[in-house]
Amino acid sequence: MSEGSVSDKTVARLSLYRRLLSDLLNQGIRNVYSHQLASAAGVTAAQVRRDMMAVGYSGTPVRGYSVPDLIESIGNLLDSAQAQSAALAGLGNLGRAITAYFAGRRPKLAIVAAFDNDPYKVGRVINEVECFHINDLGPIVEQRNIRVAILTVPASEAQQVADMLVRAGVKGVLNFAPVRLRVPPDVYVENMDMAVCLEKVAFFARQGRTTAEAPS
Amino acid sequence: MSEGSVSDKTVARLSLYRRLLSDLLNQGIRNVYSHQLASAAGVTAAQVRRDMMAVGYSGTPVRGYSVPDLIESIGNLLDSAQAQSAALAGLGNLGRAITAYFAGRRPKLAIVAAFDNDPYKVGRVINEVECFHINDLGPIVEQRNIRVAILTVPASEAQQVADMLVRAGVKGVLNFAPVRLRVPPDVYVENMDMAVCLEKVAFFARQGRTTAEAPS
DNA sequence: ACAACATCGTTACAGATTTCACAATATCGA
DNA sequence: TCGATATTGTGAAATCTGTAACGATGTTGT
Repeated sequence: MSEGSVSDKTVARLSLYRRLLSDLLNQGIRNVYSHQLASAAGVTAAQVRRDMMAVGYSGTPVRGYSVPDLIESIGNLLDSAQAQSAALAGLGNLGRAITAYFAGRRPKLAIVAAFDNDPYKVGRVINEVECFHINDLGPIVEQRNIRVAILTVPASEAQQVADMLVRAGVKGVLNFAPVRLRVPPDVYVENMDMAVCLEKVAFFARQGRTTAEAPS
Repeated sequence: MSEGSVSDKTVARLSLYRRLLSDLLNQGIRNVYSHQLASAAGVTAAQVRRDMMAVGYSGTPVRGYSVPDLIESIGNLLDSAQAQSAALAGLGNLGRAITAYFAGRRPKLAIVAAFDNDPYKVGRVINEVECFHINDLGPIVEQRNIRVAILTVPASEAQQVADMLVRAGVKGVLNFAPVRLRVPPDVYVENMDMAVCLEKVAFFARQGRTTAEAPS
């Protein structure tokens, strides 16, 4: 809580740190140094310590950070107090891959409803997610107070579905369609643009540009 | 060609501009102003003009940029002279979604081979892409001079497959596995981390942070 | 008890990226 | 032909982001 101004990049790195810390915890490791976490995340130790300032968690010299405590502190910043629910629109291959990906992962942020226009999918449960007809999107999203959505519909329908989501109260969209969505200024959109990313990779592979970069 | 130092972000935006310009061309529009392209891309006009400096293409006052000429100029920078080929490892839902996504899109950068360990898929052609067994990855990637790869295997196998790709000469990887790959410094890795991105969206949706941001 | 040491938190710095502002200029209409 | 005008290209300022450096501090071994 508190800080209203945590940067984009910092939030992304914190999310990554948390996942890495969970892995460490599963291995029974209960303490970690900034340089270890940094090396696992592909950033510098100074970066990790700087990010910790945003979290407000302090480690101790010599002993480093307590893994479980740090996981909890990052959770206090990243997670909402009550669980957040997400909707997914578009159950093609990509949509199904994503529901499988997130099934049972984070209880605080789960996909609870999926929408498609294929009547064959409606009424089924795919990867633990109920599937509804896209026409029922508005009422269901409103009823369940869903504020986060994942958009995996074809490009030609993306704007239209985004409009439905926004009208139903969604405030954040993870957009996989290769389209720039027009949304009101209070809606946050994150574009996962595979075509752009692949061209980036191809370009830098050719150039021999070294090293990768921050998450997202 | 020429410029060895075009930034990450600029390359991503140029790729986006090119796609938007192609859409404009399909609509029969042959001239565009920086502020129009900017608004379509979700950036400022100054940003567009600055990116054009990297491309080396000049528009003309009053008339703006010629859409076809600009597409060609961006292509001169982003595309390699000869076509580049890409490989895809992991034909689960995500892998199939991606092959469908790129099928027949950019002749200069096509997925020409896919790999999986499921014998049922081997020998088939999925979305115009030949499918091979993962054990044959090395020889085939080498033979076909493939330098770009898309990694859509489960997290537990990602590092191992990445090692195979690198050993076969791959210099750029688009990684969808929620794992930080260890690769030699001359290999470029771009991470598409869905879990991180979704948490980012959930966080900023809650915060009411305004506006979206650059591609990738 | 205490000295040696490796690590943390933080401030100051450096570099990268974006925005601003304005001179230069090509086109259009009279 | 020539003035009016909207746009471009680019140097300079501002902002954002990451890095380095260093005093403070908790732990360990003697």
